[in-house]
Amino acid sequence: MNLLPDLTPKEAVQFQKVLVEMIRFRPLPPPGGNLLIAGADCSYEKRATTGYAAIVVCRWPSMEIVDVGRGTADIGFPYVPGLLSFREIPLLQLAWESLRAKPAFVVVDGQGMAHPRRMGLASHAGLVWNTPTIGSAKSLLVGEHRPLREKRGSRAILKHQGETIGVALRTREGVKPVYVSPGHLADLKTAAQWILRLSPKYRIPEVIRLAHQEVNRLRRKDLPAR
DNA sequence: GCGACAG
DNA sequence: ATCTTGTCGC
Repeated sequence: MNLLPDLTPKEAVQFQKVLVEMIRFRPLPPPGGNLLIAGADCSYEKRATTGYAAIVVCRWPSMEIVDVGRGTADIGFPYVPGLLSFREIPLLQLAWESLRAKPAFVVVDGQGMAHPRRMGLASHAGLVWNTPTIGSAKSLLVGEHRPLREKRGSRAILKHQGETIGVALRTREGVKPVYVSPGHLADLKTAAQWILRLSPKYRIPEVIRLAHQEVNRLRRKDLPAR
């Protein structure tokens, strides 16, 4: 079936309720050496109609960049909180198709199940790619959590309507936490473990930082270098 | 009706 | 997400 049909915002909400039934949770691969992991991110220009996406594939644990997929297209959907996937997946899909090396899992800049209908960008992307995904967001869409300790590695369960939907994770001492939630073919425990080990120095997971740099490099047209 | 609201 | 300079702190 078509996992990303052209829909109006109202239809998209209903469609998410169908998609969420297809989500499966399971442990991510263990950190044992030599697997490929990726980060995905999008970027736009002030008030232009064009969007950009980049997916960076790295070898773990060396973090050497193995491949970079890029995509550019006209924006076909507005930004509506809760419907981000309909705006960004078309861009990310182009980047995904241009990859030669497919990763064991992808860290997506946004929510996974920490979403009003448990169908955030990472969840939807995981279904489209039939690949494990982790949602790593810089701010909250829904849910509440207790305060965190200042130390790196501190965490607090994220709950929404009585359900555990993710975790607020402090990846760097004294800095705002990131919000981690399972996408598709992942689970909360292993997702949080991976995000912490992928953020040894900065708040944002390294693969996301790399994707962020690459997508902005693409948008500014200064591709080469790396 | 009011406030919240990933990127 | 984007715009935007300097500046405080390790």
